[in-house]
Amino acid sequence: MNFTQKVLSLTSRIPRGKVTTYKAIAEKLNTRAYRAVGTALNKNKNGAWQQAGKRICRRHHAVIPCHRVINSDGNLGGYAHGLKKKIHLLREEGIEIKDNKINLKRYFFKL
DNA sequence: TCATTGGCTATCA
DNA sequence: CTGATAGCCAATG
Repeated sequence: MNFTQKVLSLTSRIPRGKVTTYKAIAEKLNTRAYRAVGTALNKNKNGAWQQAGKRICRRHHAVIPCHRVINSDGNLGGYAHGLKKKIHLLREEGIEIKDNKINLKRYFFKL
């Protein structure tokens, strides 16, 4: 299992309504490659999500919920499909977003 | 294989 | 708040 796969694996475990950070994932993998975590998630847009099949996509069930991964300071960070999409998805899960920021104390999911 | 570049970052000045 | 820098991986040449 390479680095990217580990990242995606951990990300897929984040439950609905919770979020985690790039840093947390990196630490879980015993490394400081937070940037590489973002790179890994970005690749996912051309990988698991699309290859998982159109059915799954139509049902609004992303295989790898990369929208639940944010910056360690509460900022949203980025999103391959557009930041607005990320905001929308998170709000659908009941996560409040004010000024493009999330209350980590409240929604953080410890891996 | 090596060098370079860029990314959904973190941290410090 | 804005750099600058540290830092790791993957894509590219």
